[in-house]
This record gives sequence, C-alpha cells and structure tokens, in this order.
Amino acid sequence: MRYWLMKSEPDEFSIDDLKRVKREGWSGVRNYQARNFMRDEMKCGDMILFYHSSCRPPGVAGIAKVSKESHPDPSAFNQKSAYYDEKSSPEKPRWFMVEVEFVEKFKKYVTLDEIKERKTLSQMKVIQKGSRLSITPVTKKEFDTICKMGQA
DNA sequence: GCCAACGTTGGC
DNA sequence: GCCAACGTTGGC
Repeated sequence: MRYWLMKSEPDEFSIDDLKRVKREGWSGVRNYQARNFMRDEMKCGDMILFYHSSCRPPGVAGIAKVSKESHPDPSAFNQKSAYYDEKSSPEKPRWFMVEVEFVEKFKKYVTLDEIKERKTLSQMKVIQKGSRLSITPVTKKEFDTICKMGQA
C-alpha cells in the first residue's frame, strides 16, 4: 500500500465536503505528473493526506483513501466544463482520475508551519519551495507522523 | 495583491 | 529542439 498527499482548495472542495458526500471523483487535474500518479500508481486502499491549499492557514485537514482506480476523466469531454480539453476524447482519453473516499477529519488541523518545523518531515514535497504539484507521494513514516499530529 | 517557481505553448 | 513569452499555482 502507498501513501499520498492531495491538495484541494477548501473553497472549492474541503474535507467537510468529502465527509458529506463520502466519495468524490478527483476530476479536473490537468497536470501530467499528477495524472500519471493517478493513472499508473494509485491503487484501491492507498491512503491520502487531504491537504487544504490556497487558504489560511494551509495544512492537512484529514485522511481519505483511494476507492476507485484510474478511469478517464469525463470533465475533459464536456464542452461546458471548465476542464474541457478538446484533445481528449472517450476513444482516446488524455486525462485520468481516481475516486477518493472519506476516512476521517483530524481532531487537530495540521498546519504547513507545523509540518515545516518537524525535522522528520523535511523531505516532504509539499514544503519544498516552489512545489506546485497537487498530488505527491509520501512515505509511511511521514503519513504516520502527520496522523499522530492530527490526533493531538 | 504580490511574486517566485514552475509548466506549457508556439515561433523559429 | 531551443527558449522566450505567457499562464497558473499557492504561500505570503
């Protein structure tokens, strides 16, 4: 089993939204690296740190898991969608998504500042300067550490 | 709102 | 295939 961090802007879709709907297709990703993770590497049962970005303060809000593996992202075929891509078609899809399922909301929100303060988390992509990738792998140790911080 | 970092586009 | 211009992300 692997571990991931996925960013979401809480104004668009927050951990509370995921809790309410239980499962959500992770559509709209239009970055090749993130797509490749979803298409090729994310498996059912993989655990996800649900990260709130572009908000104050940014940080990890809870846990989700992969509930459905790679399938074409239909928003790319929808001309009315903000994520429409004329180069993607049902016959030859360019963009893929996974579905994620709510697991828990942290008792304590783990802020980006707190992550930066921990030496053992210094390798995490999300704290590297200029890192914009919305889906990144994390190690089990990193995952477990942040989970513990979230229970405090 | 600013701006650094990064990804994508397109002319050559 | 290079690289300048442009657009986006996302912390601050």
